[in-house]
Amino acid sequence: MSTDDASAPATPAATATAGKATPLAPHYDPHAAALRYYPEWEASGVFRADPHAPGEPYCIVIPPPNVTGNLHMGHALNNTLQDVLIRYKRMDGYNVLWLPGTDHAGIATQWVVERQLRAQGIERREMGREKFLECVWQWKDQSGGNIVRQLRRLGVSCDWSRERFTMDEGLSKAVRENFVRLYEEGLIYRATRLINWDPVGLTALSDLEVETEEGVQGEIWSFAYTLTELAGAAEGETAQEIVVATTRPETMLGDTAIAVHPDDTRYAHLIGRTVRHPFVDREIPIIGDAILVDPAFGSGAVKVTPAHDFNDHEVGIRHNLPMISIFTPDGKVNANGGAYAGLDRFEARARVKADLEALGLFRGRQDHVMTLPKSQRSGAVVEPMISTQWFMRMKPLATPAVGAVEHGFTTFWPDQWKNTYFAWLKDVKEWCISRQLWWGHRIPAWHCGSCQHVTVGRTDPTECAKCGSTDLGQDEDVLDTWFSSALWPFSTLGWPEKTADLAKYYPTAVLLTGFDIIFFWVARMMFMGLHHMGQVPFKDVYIHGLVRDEHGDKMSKTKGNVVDPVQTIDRVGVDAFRMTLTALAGLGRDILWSEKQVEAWSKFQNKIWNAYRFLHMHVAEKPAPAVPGPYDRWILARLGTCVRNVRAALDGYRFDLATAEIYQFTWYELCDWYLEFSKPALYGPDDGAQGEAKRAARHTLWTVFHALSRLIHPIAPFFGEELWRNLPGHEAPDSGAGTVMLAAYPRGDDFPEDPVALAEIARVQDAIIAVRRIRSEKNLSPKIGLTAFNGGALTAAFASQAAALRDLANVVVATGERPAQAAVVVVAGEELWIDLAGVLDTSKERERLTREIERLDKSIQFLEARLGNEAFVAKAPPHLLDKSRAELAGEIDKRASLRGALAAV
RNA sequence: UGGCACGUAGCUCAGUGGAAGAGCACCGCCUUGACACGGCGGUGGUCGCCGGUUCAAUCCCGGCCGUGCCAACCA
Repeated sequence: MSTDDASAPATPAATATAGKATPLAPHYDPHAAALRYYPEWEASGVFRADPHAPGEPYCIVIPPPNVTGNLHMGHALNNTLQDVLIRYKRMDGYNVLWLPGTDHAGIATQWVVERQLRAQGIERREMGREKFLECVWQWKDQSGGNIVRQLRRLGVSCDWSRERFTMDEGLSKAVRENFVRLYEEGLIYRATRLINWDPVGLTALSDLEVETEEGVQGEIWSFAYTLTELAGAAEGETAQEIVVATTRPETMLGDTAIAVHPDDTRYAHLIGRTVRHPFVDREIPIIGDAILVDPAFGSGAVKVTPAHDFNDHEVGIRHNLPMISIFTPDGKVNANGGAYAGLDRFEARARVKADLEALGLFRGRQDHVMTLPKSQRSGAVVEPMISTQWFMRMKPLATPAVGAVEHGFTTFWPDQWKNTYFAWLKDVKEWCISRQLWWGHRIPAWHCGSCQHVTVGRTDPTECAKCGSTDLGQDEDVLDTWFSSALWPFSTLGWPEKTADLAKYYPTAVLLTGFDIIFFWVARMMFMGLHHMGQVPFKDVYIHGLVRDEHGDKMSKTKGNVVDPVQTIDRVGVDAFRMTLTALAGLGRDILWSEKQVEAWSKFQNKIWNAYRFLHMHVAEKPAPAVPGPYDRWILARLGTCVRNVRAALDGYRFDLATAEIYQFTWYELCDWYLEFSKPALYGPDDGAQGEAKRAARHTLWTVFHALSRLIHPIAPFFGEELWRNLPGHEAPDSGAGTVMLAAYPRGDDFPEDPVALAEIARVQDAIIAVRRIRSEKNLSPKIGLTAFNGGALTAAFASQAAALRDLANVVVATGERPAQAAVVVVAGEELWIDLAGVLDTSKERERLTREIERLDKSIQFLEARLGNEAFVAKAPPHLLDKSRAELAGEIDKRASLRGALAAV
């Protein structure tokens, strides 16, 4: 497959850049690079994994996007970070597999197709199951390629030859195997329970698919039940009624008890008596229940509707109450509701209230802010209903999943997310896994028409396992989408077959995902992986934040602040896009997407490109090594530090720090200093000592870019490849010809530390900065050459750096007397007298020196206080003590110099 | 109500038990031979508040205030 040509912008033809291409195009063209390199990578097989190849395995399975979805910023972030890791590890010699795929997304997808059909006036139930499924498959085939094409635009290096779909043949087999095994083990069972029901979607939901809408304006409505006359009424009893309150008056049609607290003196004597239901022919007992009832709340009496409320349901079980369902699946009152039968839930509420009022039973109302349970998909108010469904027993599965994280087999990044994971698993409810949908994995259970026995099997049965009847019908329901997702880390590798992939790549290295699906997905993969594979599915779980807009608001269509990743890539190029995402991806932080940041990273890309053009101006082929000078040694040592920091950052999932590190090194050390330092040599003569310096500079420059192109490639893949391919002498056999994807990621050891060079360069930098500062303060043009005199020590120190001082600060350092008009600075403990004859403003110079001396005064005061503190001297670590003493001495010397200068001005 | 985060320069965020950092923004100066998508110099912070531990706290501990998220919720 190729990249998404249709949505790629028209760009100038890719620059022909093979071999020595000097000069380079003035700007890097990310679109041309992407169009050229992605198909080439894919065709060449570099994305493909081989379980038989050597190398320690490093595997990531993609969080599968909805097959019919479109790429949003969350996907972009998630997949960019995965690709950064995958490319880094691949270059580092691991046997890498990044396994891509998509999810059938049961409810979501069925919902979309249903809506499309409804728009054409077709109801799915009229068209029938088979035909409807054809339509869904058609929609899947038609739109299912979008997300995968869009992922390619991101530059992801997935092994597309292993692409999976949750409803493909292999995964369906895994789903069935899982169901059958757990059924045989007694971990999956069928039962009649109170479950969450979506009266619009007409399906059961798991707890997780129910979302609560907060702050809904409602009311608490109170009414009275009249006591039934009974023999044995207490002497002198006055209470003829008992008042209850509810936010849902219509549920009183299903009331089967009134509960009071057994110790409540107001009511205790009523326990055992009954009230008369005003609308249906039923006497309702008054019961005592200390768990449900808080005597201090409201009237202290609670109506109990065991068939439509989870707390009441528990009461019903405790007291063996009748459980009367009063609703039809689509949320209307059923025959148990007597005169109200046929009314919608909300109509019934109004009617019940009116009728209670008419009977004089209304006892008051008050406003009440409440939370409403709503279906994640349909948005309908969820109705607890008693229903026969399939369930998974969670306790035996959850316990090992908790243990695995407690014992460190799996680590959460950041660590605190394990609390969320534990909290859910330790109090996990049974998982309702059946859905009354058509799109999904159909439950492999057959109901016998004659003996009602349920036959579950790996192959479709032809007769009842119990009575042998052939009157069998397959269960109508499908499985929760997350049932198949839970198997993803091993089903995609071939489970239940014992494949080479499974043996090599399970457990996977890391899972990257958002916190919103820790329950839905991460926890379930954990317990399923442990159950079937005996090992955790991933060693690390990296939880990233949400991508928000620049104000920190959630992106939403209604707010109109949604950023489209594909459009952004079209505009700025995928490399800058990815650099921005990774730079913003701090651990445990949401990402505030900002156009300013994109701009900054685009500029950075341009900055590197220009430095790269500079390389090409001076280097035409791979340079031979030469003896490095101080500048060369310095930048190579700095590069080593950069490499070590980038690696440490990536190893700790600090994508932000890795990206920033490359930025800082490239801009502030390579471009601001090294390139300038190297110019005198590069523009100088070819012979003698200067010739050697020139050759060394060429080699160093090349070496730095040789490393930089590899260093940046995981983050900015096409850019890194473009730099790599166009390195002068790229085609030379020993220069790492071919794709950067297979080049070795730079190692810190390649560029050892060099304290001598570091100190030497720091000194000349100090001098340059000091002179520039004076120049800026005195408003002296850079064109005015300055002379800085000193006692001789600095002249000697800077003997070999005269060219740098001249080019970077337009200053000559010379031995001589202090001029009458001079600005004094201290470099490396030595006074440097910058000759300002004719331009020195003495009063301003006095101000400057005074300011500087004041600063030193404070510093000295601080250090003296510290060193005068006996406790500090006694308890502080020796190195700090030495450092403080040295600093104090230095500052005092410096102050003496400046005081002398001030007196002389 | 409980849990988990977060609170550092105007904005977005790094950071460490030893005298506060970056990007963007802002203010000067500069068309120097990679780059004006640039260069040089600079302004800017009681590190939310109050206590405690320590020779030393922005960092560790406790409390409070504010913000966000998650989970439970009172009929």
